[in-house]
Amino acid sequence: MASTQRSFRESVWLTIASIPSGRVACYGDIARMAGMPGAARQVGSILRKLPAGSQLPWFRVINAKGRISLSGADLTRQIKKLQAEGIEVSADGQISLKEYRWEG
DNA sequence: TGAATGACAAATT
DNA sequence: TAATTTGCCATTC
Repeated sequence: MASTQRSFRESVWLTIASIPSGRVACYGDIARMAGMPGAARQVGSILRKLPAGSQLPWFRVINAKGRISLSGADLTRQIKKLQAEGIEVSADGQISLKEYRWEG
């Protein structure tokens, strides 16, 4: 369907896939880059229902506070992935947006 | 088809 | 300053 165009969700995938390694972006920015400012929540929804086996770097997406919105095992998993790329992440999933935020 | 949901964000109290 | 409430809008049930 080509109405909301490539399903907004495809645009989100492409945008996230464009995030360079070692960088992060917040949901709001992803939504804006995907052409749908204000749809930050949808970015999260889309990632939540992300197809298994997807190679998408979902772990490079965090909230506007520079923090991981996930919790429990998923939180730990994401922290692990980010640290593997050289990003400093606190035990709570706090990241320095000033240093790692990708502005496109 | 319609109603509910949600990995957010910004404003207000 | 921190906590709470309201707004947003595509995706899912």
